[in-house]
Amino acid sequence: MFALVDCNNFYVSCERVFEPKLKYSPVVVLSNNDGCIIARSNEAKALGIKMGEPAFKIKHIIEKNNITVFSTNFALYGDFSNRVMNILTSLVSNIEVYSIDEAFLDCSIWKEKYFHKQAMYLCKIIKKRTGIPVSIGISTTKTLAKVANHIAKQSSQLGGVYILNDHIMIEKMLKQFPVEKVWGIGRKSRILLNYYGIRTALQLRNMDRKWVKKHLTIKGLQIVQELNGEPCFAIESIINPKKEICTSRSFGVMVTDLQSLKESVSMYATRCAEKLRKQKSCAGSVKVFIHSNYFRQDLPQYNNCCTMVFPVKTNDTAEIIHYALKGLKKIYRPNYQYKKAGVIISNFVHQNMVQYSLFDNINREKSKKIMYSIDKINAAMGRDYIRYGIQGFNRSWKLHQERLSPCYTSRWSDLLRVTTS
DNA sequence: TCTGGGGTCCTAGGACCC
DNA sequence: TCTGGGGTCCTAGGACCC
Repeated sequence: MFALVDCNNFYVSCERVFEPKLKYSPVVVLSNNDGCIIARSNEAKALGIKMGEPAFKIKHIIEKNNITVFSTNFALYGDFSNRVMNILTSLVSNIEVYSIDEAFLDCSIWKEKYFHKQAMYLCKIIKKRTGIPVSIGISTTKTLAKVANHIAKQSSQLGGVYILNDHIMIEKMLKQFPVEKVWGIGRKSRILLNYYGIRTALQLRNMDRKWVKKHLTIKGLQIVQELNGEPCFAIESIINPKKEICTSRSFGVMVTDLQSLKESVSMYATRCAEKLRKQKSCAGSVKVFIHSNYFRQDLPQYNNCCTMVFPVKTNDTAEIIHYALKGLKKIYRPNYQYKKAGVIISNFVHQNMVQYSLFDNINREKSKKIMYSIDKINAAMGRDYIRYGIQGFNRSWKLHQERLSPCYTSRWSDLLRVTTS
């Protein structure tokens, strides 16, 4: 049996912990650059605000309904996520942290008659210790646990928990469940399935498996099997190292000059290198990309990318910046208004498994020591306390964050003060 | 005026081998 | 006139997730 624990409207719930007066009022959280809606409270959903909608397009709805708007505050959400996951880890032996706000639990060791009680207890304790409301769905496969979780969220009478383990109930629920809400069925698959008259999860479950494999690949077949109660996906409790790391941002303003692009690309390369060292890997190549604003079809468009291969796999910030900038120089064209740039590193090996080169003239031992020192100093003093000059100090291109809440739980100066009179 | 960011997996097709 | 067969590896791009 699998349980899926999912935090309700997670980012909004994090903001509400420190603004309890917003508990019953509409709240949304925006993406980076204050661009799109990425989280909505139930009240905001009820007002018809869609996920991913550009904020400027619904400005009138926001103003009319007095909706509270927050810029994204990942320091806060990341910290709350850790708190929730730590509670689950302390209470359940086999857990897979699936995303920032979701975890799968192996609950096969629970006695079936206690499923409901155990799940209710988890909801209660997480709410009590963090202030975050969660929903739990339980079933025989991960895909069905996802369905159960959706059901748990839909009805407030369920108290946040729904167990789907009876054949008749499974059939009944899948019949009401739109096929596009099934885990792994996205936009394209929905269009295809709808074309063939398949609209519910039950119809998908009963499809001919050869047909599914042909049209929806092995992934689709696994979904069908999981809907039939045949587990294809296990709990993956070991955190695998990442296979690629990407840092990219849209600019707050349009950027034309090479210097600003250099600064931003260097900064993204620095972030990538930090994450890379954290997982003790070295990368084999770096890809840099830039593009103009494709929403502005009135302006000339340009987008391009370039991959540079390192002579020896590395996690040295300076070296990664060097090759990223080399790539940038190759693809940069003047007279375009750039909206976004990014850096992706890939082809990782463990840092102790790097194949050196006879013709390498970089002192790798020295570089390792420098990186170690920089990471240590920045961890103690704050990000970019030590930085490369090319990253710049001006950052005219940086993103908009006009409605950022304080980092209540991760910055000393932002701690709440309580006074008594 | 204004439109996010970071991942994984799968497949088709090209390049190459004998 | 007539142009094979079987395999591996790599990569770009698509689809999907949160």
